[in-house]
Amino acid sequence: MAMNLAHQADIEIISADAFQIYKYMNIGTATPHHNELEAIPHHLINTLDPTEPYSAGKFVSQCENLISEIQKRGNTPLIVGGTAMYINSLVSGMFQEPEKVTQTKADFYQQHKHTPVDKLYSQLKIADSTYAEKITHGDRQKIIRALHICQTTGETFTHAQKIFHTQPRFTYNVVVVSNQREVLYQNINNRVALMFENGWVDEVQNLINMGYEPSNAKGFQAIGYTEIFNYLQPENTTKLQDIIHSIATKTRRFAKRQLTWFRNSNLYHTTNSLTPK
RNA sequence: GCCUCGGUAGCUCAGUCGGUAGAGCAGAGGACUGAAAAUCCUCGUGUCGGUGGUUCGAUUCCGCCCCGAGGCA
Repeated sequence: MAMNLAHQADIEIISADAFQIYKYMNIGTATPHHNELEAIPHHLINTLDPTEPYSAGKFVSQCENLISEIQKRGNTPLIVGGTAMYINSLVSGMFQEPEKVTQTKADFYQQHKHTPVDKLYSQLKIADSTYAEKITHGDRQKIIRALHICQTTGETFTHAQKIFHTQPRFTYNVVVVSNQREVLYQNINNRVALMFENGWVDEVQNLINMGYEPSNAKGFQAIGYTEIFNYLQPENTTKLQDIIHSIATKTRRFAKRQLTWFRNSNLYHTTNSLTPK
């Protein structure tokens, strides 16, 4: 759809995708084909090494810079992708993380890697009861982040979100292209099967040969890569067919989460079919 | 044709010493402020294969029938 639009106007595409940003991961992330990348200017695709961290904050600052450059060239930026949090942060603005938070993050997370969640959650209830109620008690990832913000800023996370919130630099017209649930799921099943036909296993083997693995490369958080990595280990006993099914299931669940996000946000114009089934 | 074992939620199965049933998976709904393709929360009614019988009451016991797997002829 974006390519069709791009052929009709002076458009440059910016990817709002958390994993197409990585090099060497094309098949499993459904990165556009190189013919497409050559035909129309694309940004934020295949630019990072799989070991490098990436985040909503980085996306927003890079994306905003790109938008203004593209506009200077007299072109129209078209931002395409399904990482809802990135789009949300871009369109609504986001919590501008203080420098000292960024610097101490890795240590803090490492330090609490094995602390029981319920203990962390109790601490959060004391540090920021509002946020503690907003999230769920087992959500280790969000709990640790909130605790870290509270500790380093001296503010509650709830309050910090308000005082460090940045406004978006541009205004956007956001469209969700959706499909009927059954059609969507069928498309996902077909797409996953096609990825395997196109050599996804070889792609992962190639990553392994280059020294990348789940423990050192963030790119392995993309659905399927860790499953295939495990499949390629000598001690593996799972059949490929089961791996394919499991990846399709994870992808369907991800798509369902996207729908939940879009459905309950007021940022989007929708084409159809976002209503609960 | 005879014998044995099965037929319970979309799937795989548990269970009811007779008082209309519950797990896992799949699925559904929700949350989300720098890991987000991440992370997390909630949700289980189905002619218990069909049909007669026994019983106050049958998915559970008995008869017959249908379907599946295996065995014997």
